[in-house]
Amino acid sequence: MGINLRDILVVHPEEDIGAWEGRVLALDAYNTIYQYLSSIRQPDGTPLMDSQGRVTSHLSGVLYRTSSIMAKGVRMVFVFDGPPHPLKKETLETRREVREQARKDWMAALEEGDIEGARMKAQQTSVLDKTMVAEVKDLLDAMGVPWVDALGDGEAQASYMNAKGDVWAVASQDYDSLLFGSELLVRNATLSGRRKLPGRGRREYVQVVPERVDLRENLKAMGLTREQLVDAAILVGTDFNRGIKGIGPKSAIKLLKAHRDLEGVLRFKDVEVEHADEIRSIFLEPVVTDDYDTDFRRADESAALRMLVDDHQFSESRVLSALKKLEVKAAEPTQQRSLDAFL
DNA sequence: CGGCCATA
DNA sequence: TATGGCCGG
Repeated sequence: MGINLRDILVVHPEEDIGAWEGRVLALDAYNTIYQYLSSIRQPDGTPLMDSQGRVTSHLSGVLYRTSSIMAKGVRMVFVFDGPPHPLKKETLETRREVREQARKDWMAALEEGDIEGARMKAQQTSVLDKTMVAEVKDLLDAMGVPWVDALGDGEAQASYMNAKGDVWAVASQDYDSLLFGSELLVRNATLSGRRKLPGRGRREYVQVVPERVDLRENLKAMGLTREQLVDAAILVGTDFNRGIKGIGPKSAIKLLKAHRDLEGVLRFKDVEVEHADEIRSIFLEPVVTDDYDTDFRRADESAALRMLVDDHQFSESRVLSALKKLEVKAAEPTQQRSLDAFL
């Protein structure tokens, strides 16, 4: 999933997401929904389902997480992926194969009575279909939360909105938004910071805190331009190419500094990368749209109840208390620029 | 994943 | 009030 820059970035941990009160985040919607589909499951890996056997984990995640984050005064705009770039085909095919194998392993683990193993495998089987995407958009409409359809990669669109100043940061678990030119990336934009560590029998917890990653700060620390960072990513491998064997993030940065650009490194190493210029343009000149707004509206309670309670057997009292959390914050206008100027 | 209840 | 464990759909 994207390039892993975890070890080389300057990261600012945050004690609580409430530190971002008043901010608007552009959320990588697919990234987020996949997280819900993989983690909101029973111990044996079965996802939440309604009486007709339709998966509801994605709806549960969007409703409860969005409302509790917004209760802390942090607002989110969901950005959905458009059609994938043709060069992403191989990555998508690999993910499909991993899912299929995981499904077999899940069934095998259940057969053996290995509950923990079953859950771990089940988490890798999540499929996000068109119906689920449409349902999430309907739910967001009912919640009064804005969403945007990207023309291509959602992270590219979110990064564009961030660079324009329409949102304070891009929220994603992936680092690709930095390549797309987002000024600020936030990770672990979650409330309770306690995650169960997948371990045999023993209960271990890790503290997961929200964190900020500033593009300019990191480029300065690395001594690279964004163009060079993109070239480094291409060396390591992106969703659009395989990368050079033996080159990780650290050596990629060293090589870029020593040889200035991708071409220089490739000459030095005497290797080739296919479609290099096209991949560069995916990151540096992505296809984006200005056809969006970031306005929050009042929640449509009856629409939400119809969808969640009538159609999918959610608990009415839980849905109502989640919607209540959206009330106050939704009415306040989005004034990202003036807030930034003020702070 | 967050909500919520049992427990102390 | 704080923590851990299970439930939700």
